[in-house]
Amino acid sequence: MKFFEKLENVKKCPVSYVLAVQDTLNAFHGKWKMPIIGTLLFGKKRFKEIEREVRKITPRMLSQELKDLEVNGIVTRTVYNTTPVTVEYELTPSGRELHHVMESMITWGLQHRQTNIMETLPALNMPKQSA
Amino acid sequence: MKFFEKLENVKKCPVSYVLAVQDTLNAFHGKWKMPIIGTLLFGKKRFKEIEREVRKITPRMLSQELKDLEVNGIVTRTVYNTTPVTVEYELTPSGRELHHVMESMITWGLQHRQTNIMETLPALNMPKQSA
DNA sequence: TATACTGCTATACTTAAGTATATTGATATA
DNA sequence: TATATCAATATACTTAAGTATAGCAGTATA
Repeated sequence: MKFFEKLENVKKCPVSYVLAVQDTLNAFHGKWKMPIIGTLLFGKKRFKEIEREVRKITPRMLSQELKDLEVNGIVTRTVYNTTPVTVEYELTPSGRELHHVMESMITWGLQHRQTNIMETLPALNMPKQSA
Repeated sequence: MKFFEKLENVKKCPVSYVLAVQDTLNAFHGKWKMPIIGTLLFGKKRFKEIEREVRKITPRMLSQELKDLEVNGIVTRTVYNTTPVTVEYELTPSGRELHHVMESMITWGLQHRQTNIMETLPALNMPKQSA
């Protein structure tokens, strides 16, 4: 992915890249997909487990978002014929790959906080000059 | 960033990582921030230039989003005393660093499309077995 | 004088996203 | 019988996000 090394050449930005970014943003779209994917990165879970782990989510939103993630090939849904019924949600291989995106987000977020703290409160981060 | 190598250890997920991801999502939040940042990655631009390059955006949204990006330390705003007035918007160093996140999104998006095409239409991607 | 440019802001509106609360059916437990 | 579990769905509602349209001040050109 060397594209952004030659940013000045606008014409080299292919439509497929724009679509790719849109797909990725879509995967995280809204308030709840990131925490749902986040919790599923630790392993497959049942509906109620996710509901408990993703604080404050309503079953309506969880149901809706899981459906969305399923049709987008990020999550699989498996029903087991138990009583009461067991439904397991698991990230697809592609879904698991999202951790790379998350990592780049963590890296940028941490970096950005550092920078902004330094800009806002430089004194706190500068070594004190002795008199 | 070796954290996700030990995903099973939930306790090791620090709050700072969650905040970092939220900050990053916030940087891209909404319909317009990504295209605005995208166009500014190619160099600093004036208000009307951005308005022309980011198709269908209204001045209201552009103004609002630029303000948002400015207070979040992603864009700088410089006013030149010309007639008519010139206002230049430029990514901060931190803003420019977002291209790493974009690249990871491009990578995932392209990969994900590939995977989904292969799952939906496997025949198209399988070498034909000769009779 | 009329028009155009710049970088916006104001007002009113529509659409999308999210919340609150109740309910379902099949089964198990107290 | 009453209550609880699971995995949801239904309905009504609120809030957030985005759109449409018009207008401003200052200057410059036709």
